[in-house]
Amino acid sequence: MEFEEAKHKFITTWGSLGSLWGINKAMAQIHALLLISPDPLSMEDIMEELHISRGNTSMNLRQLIDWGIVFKENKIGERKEYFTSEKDVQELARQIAKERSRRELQPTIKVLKEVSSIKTDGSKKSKELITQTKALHDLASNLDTFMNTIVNREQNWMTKTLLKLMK
Amino acid sequence: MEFEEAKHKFITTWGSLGSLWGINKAMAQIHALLLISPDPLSMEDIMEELHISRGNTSMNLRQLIDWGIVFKENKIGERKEYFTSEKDVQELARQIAKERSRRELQPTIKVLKEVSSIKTDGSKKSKELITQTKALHDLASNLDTFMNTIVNREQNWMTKTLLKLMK
DNA sequence: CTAAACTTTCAAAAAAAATTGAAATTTAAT
DNA sequence: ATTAAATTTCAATTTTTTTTGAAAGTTTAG
Repeated sequence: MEFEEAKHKFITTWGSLGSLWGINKAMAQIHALLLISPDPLSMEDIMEELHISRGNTSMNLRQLIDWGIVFKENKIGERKEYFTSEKDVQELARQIAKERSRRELQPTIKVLKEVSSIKTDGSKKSKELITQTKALHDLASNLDTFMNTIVNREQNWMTKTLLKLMK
Repeated sequence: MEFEEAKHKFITTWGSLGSLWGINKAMAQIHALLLISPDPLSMEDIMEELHISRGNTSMNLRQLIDWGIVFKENKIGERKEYFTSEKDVQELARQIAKERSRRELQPTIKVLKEVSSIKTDGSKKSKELITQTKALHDLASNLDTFMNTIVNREQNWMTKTLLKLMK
């Protein structure tokens, strides 16, 4: 496999992985492209490389910036904006963990808390609802705390810990 | 909040969480419903409760069974099939971790391996591609091993470990 | 201030995914 | 072997999501 083919394969794989995770294809592909670009890219560059429209590029770049994994850059003497991605994959993983906790896990935990806190009417059904949502609440809370722990530790802690656990 | 409202809230929350994770709404809602039902439900029960069609119910039940988190049950003297979900949330989490590893992580790791193994033509671009995909490969491999470790440990190991890590 | 370069917005179009429902198939009882 | 109950399949439809592209908006240079 030579360079162009490998690049294409990486971008499309990352793109379809993205859609499996609730991130749209264009967003994932833009991210993949920036991740392997040694230099910052302009909107034009991205549109051309991925064959997507200006509007699409603009919107998805904004989302990537919101996620905290893509950054704007300005070249001196140039009006155009350039974009780079977070290149350190550890930092990337932390950032994604942090955002997913905030956007998904925490709201879910809140609902589980509410639902599991109803008072039972004594029926089998309501007992089961309470038991199960309480168990999910505990699991989700543990996971969330775990993810936040990872996020706030120093660089490399994650890899070291994972490796230790796997022995 | 009383029972019916809580139940509804739980089912719809679980449903939209599902779609955020690449699992369709109906599938996630069926799972939620079974998770809190003290007794097995028939296809009719599910259709009625969630207002979805027979075909939809049938297809999504099959997928849940493929994931290993819903089971068929037969009541003696009855022709109809009944369904239950895995009730132990720890076991549920393991099963989901196992399937996601198999369906998503492992194929991705394979591609990352291929892509990061091309030989460089010496250009900055190809060096960057190799560096970054290799780093992702390592990260994904660690994560995969970690998930498989969890899956193969005894009951409760996961919670204990997570708690220990968070101290 | 004006014009050119560039970016954002958003209604409309296209594409993708989920859902329906009825026909086909399977299953099991008589 | 026939029938009836139940389940599965899948083409057609509906719904949701993504993408486009042109108009509106912004920014900077002269």
